[in-house]
Amino acid sequence: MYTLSEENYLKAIYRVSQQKDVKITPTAIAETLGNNPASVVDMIRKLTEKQLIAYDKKAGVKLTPQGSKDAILIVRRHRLWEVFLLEKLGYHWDEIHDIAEELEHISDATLADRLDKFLGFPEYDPHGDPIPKANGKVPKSFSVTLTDLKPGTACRVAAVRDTSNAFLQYLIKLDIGIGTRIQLIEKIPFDNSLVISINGKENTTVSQKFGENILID
Amino acid sequence: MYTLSEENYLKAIYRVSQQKDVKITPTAIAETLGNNPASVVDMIRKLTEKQLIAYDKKAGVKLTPQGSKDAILIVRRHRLWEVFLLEKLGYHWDEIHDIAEELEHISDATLADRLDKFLGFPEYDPHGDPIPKANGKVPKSFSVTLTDLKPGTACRVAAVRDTSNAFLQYLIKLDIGIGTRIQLIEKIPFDNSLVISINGKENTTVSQKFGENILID
DNA sequence: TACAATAATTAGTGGCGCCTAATTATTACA
DNA sequence: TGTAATAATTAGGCGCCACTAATTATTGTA
Ligand SMILES: [Mn+2]
Ligand SMILES: [Mn+2]
Ligand SMILES: [Mn+2]
Ligand SMILES: [Mn+2]
Repeated sequence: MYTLSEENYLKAIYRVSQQKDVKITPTAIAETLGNNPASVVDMIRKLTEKQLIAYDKKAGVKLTPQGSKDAILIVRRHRLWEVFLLEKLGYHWDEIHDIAEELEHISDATLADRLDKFLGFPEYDPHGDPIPKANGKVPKSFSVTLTDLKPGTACRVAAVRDTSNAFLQYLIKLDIGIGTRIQLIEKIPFDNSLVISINGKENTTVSQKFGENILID
Repeated sequence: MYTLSEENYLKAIYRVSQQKDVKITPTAIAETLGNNPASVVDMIRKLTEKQLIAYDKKAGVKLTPQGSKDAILIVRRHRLWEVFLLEKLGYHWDEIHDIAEELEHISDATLADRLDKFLGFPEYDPHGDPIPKANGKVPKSFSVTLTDLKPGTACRVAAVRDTSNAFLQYLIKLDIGIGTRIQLIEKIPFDNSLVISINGKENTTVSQKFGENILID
């Protein structure tokens, strides 16, 4: 199959391509992976030779059908393992990403499908990201954020956009998780801060940046 | 922590050291890993510098206390994952080794212990090999083989020495697994073949080599 | 003990995947 | 449009971990 690096690049390219209207440049890939752009250019050459991506200076990097298929399977494995770590081993949602980052590379023809079955065919991972199905179909992902909400209305937290430890730990502190109900009380015009009520409790104020990273249902 | 290769060498050295009275030479390690002895010499230098092994031409390679501790933890992870793959994901015992060979390298401070708990603190892996405890203690392993049995007596299969697919698949065909009861009917003096009865069923003849790879209780 | 077989070691090489530094191409905007 | 900033690429190098081929050390046996 592929090397560890090839897989990480494929997945990074897939992730960048999910952000709408973003041209996938060597620099963007480098930032996602924390690598030097020069290294990315090397790998672009390698993946192009393997027909997993196509690179055009104007259009940027694009996954080929094969590359897309393979990237989706890596994402599938990552998210399934995250569910396993959280639900079966009792990790918290700020601890699972790095471990899944390694587990996703275990290559065995039937492992992902067996794990999927064992977990009861979950549709979303602990961060609310859709888990691609064995056939490559990806459940719908969420795109409306807390900042899109009208004051006075309520919603359910469906996913988080930022999955950094800093953000996830803040959410734990605020007692917010997937499924938490949030009501937007008001928007502060000065800096777009949001006054919210979490699960019907007393009001809390959060920043605009915070709101943009909460995806709602 | 360690690189993938370092871990595989550590484990290989540990495994060779478990065979009684075997001097651990570069050649022996090379054979275990399927590597060239020249490569082994490189790694011996590296692991010696890291104080995980000590190498003396007369005495061969020896694990230091630190090296031994680390090797045992890798073995622990390997065997725990094997239990997981068999019991939770439904693999057969001839399919799990290669996957565990990769899973054992996932490094997370609490992963092995959580997995251990999830699996109910198993003492033996699906091949009957002892699973080291979190504190490094290793449950007793089995050493008496089917060839040691006196004709007319019976025993319980406790472990297999050879874990190659060829052997395991043969055992599946013979309907022999851990826990199977075997009675030794007779030993053929000509070539030490063994006539056995599996779970009280009709007699079967197996080779001396076969018998040496069945560890009994 | 001498010699042949075997084992261990050294020397040199190559792929992979990363880097820095230098160079070239592109883009933005004054 | 010219120039400065930014992006992409090339060139060269490095660490890791394998290898082969050549050499040296050890061993077993006649
Ligand atoms: Mn990864
Ligand atoms: Mn996730
Ligand atoms: Mn391994
Ligand atoms: Mn085993």
